[in-house]
Amino acid sequence: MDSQIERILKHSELSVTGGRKKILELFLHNPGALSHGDIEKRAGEKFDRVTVYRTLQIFLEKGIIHAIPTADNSILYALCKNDCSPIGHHDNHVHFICNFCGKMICLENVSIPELNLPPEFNATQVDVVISGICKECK
Amino acid sequence: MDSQIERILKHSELSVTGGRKKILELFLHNPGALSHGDIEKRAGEKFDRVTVYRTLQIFLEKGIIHAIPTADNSILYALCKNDCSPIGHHDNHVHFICNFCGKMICLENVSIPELNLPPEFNATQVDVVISGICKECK
DNA sequence: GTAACTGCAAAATATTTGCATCCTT
DNA sequence: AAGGATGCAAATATTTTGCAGTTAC
Repeated sequence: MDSQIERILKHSELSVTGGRKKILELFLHNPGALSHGDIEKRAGEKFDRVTVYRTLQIFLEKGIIHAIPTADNSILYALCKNDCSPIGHHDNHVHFICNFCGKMICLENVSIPELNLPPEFNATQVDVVISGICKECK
Repeated sequence: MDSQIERILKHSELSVTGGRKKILELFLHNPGALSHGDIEKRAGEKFDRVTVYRTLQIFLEKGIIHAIPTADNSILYALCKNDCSPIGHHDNHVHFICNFCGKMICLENVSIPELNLPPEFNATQVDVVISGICKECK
């Protein structure tokens, strides 16, 4: 049941605790991305704001989740699908944010095209964030 | 001299005031983008935090500047080059952020390629932010 | 003169830190 | 038992709001 959750945590050399399991579960059960506020709300009254900060922080460092910058300046977090590592994220799909309902959707099947970067720049990460109206809100 | 500055402000139907001229001047004299903090620092001791917030806010609304979301969650602001409007921004170039020195550079000549969005999504804005190491920091 | 802009004070929010306690290993 | 994780309190930092005084048109 939660063996997947425990596996992820252990793989990142983190202790398996209630808070971490709960937050990780939220991510696993959510197709899109979550903000700090979402997590506090949906986790019930169970735990502290500070724990959420620290948990997100360490998940980021371990490469379990990644942060998605949005145009309206809220930060969203989403699970890394595969070979992210503490060294760097390789999250090569496009993120779509609906201006109306605020939902974030990972468009797994829209991949990021090659960009003609000048050779003097060394890219380690490419983020593509599209804003617009999703199909539900049209 | 500052006729360009005044022209921009008048074009957006804003009163020409000292603070607005100063902030706009900062943007015009800066190749990259500025954070809220940058602006407070570089503007001298002259004016209030609150004025900076409000000025950035109204510049955003009028389409004089646009906000660039960054992976580390600071917001940067940069001048809109041409036909941005209060309706929507059309900032079709790529932003590069150096992880080392923190500088933001607009890559005007790298344009954003067409993306194969599913038809049910309606994109109004596409942001591409690349993180990496710039040539000075290599 | 009027409407809009600014500065100041204060409120509301958000984030970080220290420390004592509790839980995982 | 030891080290790490959590909760609480408090310190900081950030953003928003109200209002009175000032400035642009």
